[in-house]
Amino acid sequence: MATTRGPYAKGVAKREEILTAALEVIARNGYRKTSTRELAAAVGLSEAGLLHYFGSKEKLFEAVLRARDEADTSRLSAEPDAIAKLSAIVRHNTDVPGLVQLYSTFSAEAGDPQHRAHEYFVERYQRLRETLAESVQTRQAAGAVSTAANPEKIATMLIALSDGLQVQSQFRLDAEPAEVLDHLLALLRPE
Amino acid sequence: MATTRGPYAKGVAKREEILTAALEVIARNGYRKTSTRELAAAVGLSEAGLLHYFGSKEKLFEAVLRARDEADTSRLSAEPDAIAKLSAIVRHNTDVPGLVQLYSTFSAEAGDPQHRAHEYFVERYQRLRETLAESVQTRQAAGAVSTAANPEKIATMLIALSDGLQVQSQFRLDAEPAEVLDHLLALLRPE
DNA sequence: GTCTATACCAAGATAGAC
DNA sequence: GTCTATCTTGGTATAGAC
Repeated sequence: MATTRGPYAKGVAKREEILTAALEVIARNGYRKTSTRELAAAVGLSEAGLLHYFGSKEKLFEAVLRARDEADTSRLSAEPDAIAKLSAIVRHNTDVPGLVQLYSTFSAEAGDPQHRAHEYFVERYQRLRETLAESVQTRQAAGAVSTAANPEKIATMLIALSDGLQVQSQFRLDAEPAEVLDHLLALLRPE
Repeated sequence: MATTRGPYAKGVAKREEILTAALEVIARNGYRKTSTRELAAAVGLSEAGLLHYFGSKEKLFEAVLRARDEADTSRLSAEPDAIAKLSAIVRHNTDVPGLVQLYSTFSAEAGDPQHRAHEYFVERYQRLRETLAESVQTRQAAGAVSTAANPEKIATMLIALSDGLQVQSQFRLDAEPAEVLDHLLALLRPE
């Protein structure tokens, strides 16, 4: 029975380096145009060396998305309101179109239950929906959102809207995604 | 200088056949899992033969999406209201997840201005935005939508919401996309 | 210092677009 | 058939637990 020893210090560092480099390269080149070859070259590894760490390109990209989630979370840890946090992330994403493209392409592909990252998105959406629904309720209690609104449906709506706006904004959209999001929030105020 | 003669009747028929077959195969297998090889086999052509008609895989998929747009339009030609039409399409799309996946994956990838289908989406979104904005104005005049709503922003919102909901609905979403869309429309009513 | 899982590479199998 | 991309196979070198 082979005992598992876990990654060496060197491996841990290399993983970090790969994720950081991948985030940059993808943010610049987008998803489809980023090959494992290019990624491997960017961190001074062979392709096989790169895949040793992540197993497959899809797993690597899933790890990149998780890393981005974590970066967003820690950057916005001071913001307790989930809706404000979502809005800030949407604003920030204007600067990293490649990552937005990775996210939207990957989420679309992962709709297939067979897809490696399917569960990642199931969990991510569920978690987001819960925290946003709470935020809606808090705002309702504070009188900032009409009580006619259904918190779960508004949460689902806010996520769909963010995702959809970010895709649409890549095609000569006049309005900024965050503006449209804010317009919805304004309209949800009790009259 | 060669005169352009255009496709022969046989070619036109074959094109139709390819699009119909591609629609079926994609609806079943999704986008990424559908290869030109498989598509060629499904219509009894070699790969080269298939590509003769559409030039590239991307062009073929763009043609599939245009064919779907046309099918939707003619199926719903009796419905004059763009918002009602959008809602009906969203409902209908529940039955064709593969196509929804093709659409969402393709639109995400086409965010890159270099992408072949970039212009297709630019035009599609623009057209949709215009007709939806008109529909919002009509509803405002009829008292069904609050005049506080900005027609262009609501139009953008409705599109983003439809797109985003359809992606999200592939991941164990409790609510139906059309329900959430209806909830928004209900909340947009003047109080 | 021994041992073996981890870190990595060269070459090639496989498959897809064209 | 050609080119390009992912991923496998089979290997060597090294980190680090004991």
